[in-house]
Amino acid sequence: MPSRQASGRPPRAGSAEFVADRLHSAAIHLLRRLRREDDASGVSAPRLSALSVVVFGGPVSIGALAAAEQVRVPTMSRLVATLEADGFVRRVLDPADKRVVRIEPTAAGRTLLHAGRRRRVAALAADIARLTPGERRALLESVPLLERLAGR
Amino acid sequence: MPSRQASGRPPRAGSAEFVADRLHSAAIHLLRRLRREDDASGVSAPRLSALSVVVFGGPVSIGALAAAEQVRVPTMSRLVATLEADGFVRRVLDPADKRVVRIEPTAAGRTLLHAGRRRRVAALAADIARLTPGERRALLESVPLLERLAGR
DNA sequence: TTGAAATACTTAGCTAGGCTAACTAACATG
DNA sequence: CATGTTAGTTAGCCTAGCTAAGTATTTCAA
Repeated sequence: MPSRQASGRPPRAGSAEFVADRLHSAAIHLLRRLRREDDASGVSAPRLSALSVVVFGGPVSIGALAAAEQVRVPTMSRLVATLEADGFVRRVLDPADKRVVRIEPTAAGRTLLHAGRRRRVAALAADIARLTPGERRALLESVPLLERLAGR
Repeated sequence: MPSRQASGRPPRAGSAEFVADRLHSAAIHLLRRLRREDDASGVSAPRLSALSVVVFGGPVSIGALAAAEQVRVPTMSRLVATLEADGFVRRVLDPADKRVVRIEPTAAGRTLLHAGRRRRVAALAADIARLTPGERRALLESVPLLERLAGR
């Protein structure tokens, strides 16, 4: 919402600050919207996102997973614990270094990811499909930029 | 993370699904990054976002604020309570209808918003400033689309 | 004109998902 | 081999979502 102008010193319309501000706002609202879809489908964004790394990134340690997801190790440790409790991933002790735990997806995990992702982004995808081709192209172009800005 | 390809049926590169999926992922990571800036500056995203509505949108009811921020009324009621406790907003009973509470910013609230926003998006803005003009233009073009997709 | 329904908000209580601090186990090394 | 380092876990806290239930006010219809 901070698309309205401030008193004080409103950032100029094309400035990096202006873009940053609106981007920030848009990201907040986009995710709040997506969370509602999540809740309906039963898999939250953090869980799905972590599961995605496990499925596509092969067996991976807790630390690496935390780094990939930009959260602290204890946060990821607990997230993995819930995924394991629900049967979506498996903990395997690394034989070479018994401190490290390698996280692998189970069959149920793969299924959940593939099915769940479709469901989760379905509403968003439908809206995107409703954009004009030009708008869709503009959006597509911006995605790698967003990923870079997010620090990936 | 879900920029990698899946087995199963990977969405085609230009499809609405593909865009939706990556957008979702980018939004998650962008916000996690921003949250870290938040923490440093002491004002969380939800608080700052709500405060922004109050500052720019004039005195506003809890219900309207909740709608603007796409959260439920009790969630906003509590958020406002913390903002009030910290002296950033003021509750004023609507004289015409004593059920409704009008939320106004205090001077401290305005100051916090203007100063805090700069701080919060500063790192992001710096990165954006580092983009090429073409990239920045592409990003700017995408922002209204993101806002529409977020349901504003 | 009054009592039932609707509205605006608050309170209580739950959950997920962040964090730090403090612990354990395993490894590496001087 | 004792000491420090590294990987994870556990405990405990916080914010910010939610629903359900309660209060106060207003609206309106009989």
